[in-house]
Amino acid sequence: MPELPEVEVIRRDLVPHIQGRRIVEVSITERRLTRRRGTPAEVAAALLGCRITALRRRGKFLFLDLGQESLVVHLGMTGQLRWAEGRGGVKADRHTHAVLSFEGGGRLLYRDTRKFGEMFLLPTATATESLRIGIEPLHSAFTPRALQQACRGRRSIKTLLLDQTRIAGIGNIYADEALFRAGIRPTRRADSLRPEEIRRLHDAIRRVLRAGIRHRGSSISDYRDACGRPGRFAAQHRVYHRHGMPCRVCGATIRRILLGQRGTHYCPACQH
DNA sequence: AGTACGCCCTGGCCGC
DNA sequence: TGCGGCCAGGGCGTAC
Repeated sequence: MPELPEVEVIRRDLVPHIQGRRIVEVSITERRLTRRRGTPAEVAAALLGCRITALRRRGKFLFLDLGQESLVVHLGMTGQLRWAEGRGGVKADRHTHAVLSFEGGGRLLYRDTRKFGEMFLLPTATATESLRIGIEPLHSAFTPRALQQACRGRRSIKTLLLDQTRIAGIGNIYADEALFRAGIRPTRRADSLRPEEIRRLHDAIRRVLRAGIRHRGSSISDYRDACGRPGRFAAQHRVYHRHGMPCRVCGATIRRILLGQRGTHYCPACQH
């Protein structure tokens, strides 16, 4: 599933191909894709003839700035953005729900089997505020103190890390991996973490997200970069999808529980 | 206000 | 080999 590192890898992949280029043809074939705002026809008409001035990321959202408006893309669970050079190469299949063609050749394909992803237009100036996204964990403003302030409430720390209005971009994989690296059990109440644990978690979040980007993302099932290649970070996972297997640090058996309806993985010996 | 939970969707897997 | 049923999970709407 595309989380902050995966979206950032895709953003970086796409910049050299589409930044500064003009959209000359648009096809949006899935009504669900634009459900948050507008119809496929309206979004397609608005995109036609626009030049992409910048590609930005905020949490798991990708913004294609077009001047006054931005095309906001969220990949949901199984969304993929794929760059196709020229006319040939990558083919649209029954899960390809949008195709943007660019002046001078090249196409951007949006593909999403489970259709949890979204694509819609927002005014550029207020786009990020209107989405109510929490603090950006790789930004300098994300300090241990900022994490401590985000940790108010009685919920489990795992559930809190998944709350996009508190901290942006962390999903199920990086939440479990960060908590392992911090030595904290996912079931712990967020407001029970001691200052030392907050510091460790803050450090672990930043390290694991940066490592995810460096290894070009986690490909458990569907994730691919903009060139169609899987990421390599899953091989570095300590706990995610490793239940029943020995902990790489202590050898104890990794457990899997349900927390807030999400599969949650941890080492019973390393995490307290 | 903060928290909990059902729902959307489809490929893959399990058991018979 | 075939098929019904269940599961994963991000984020939103609704309920408490």
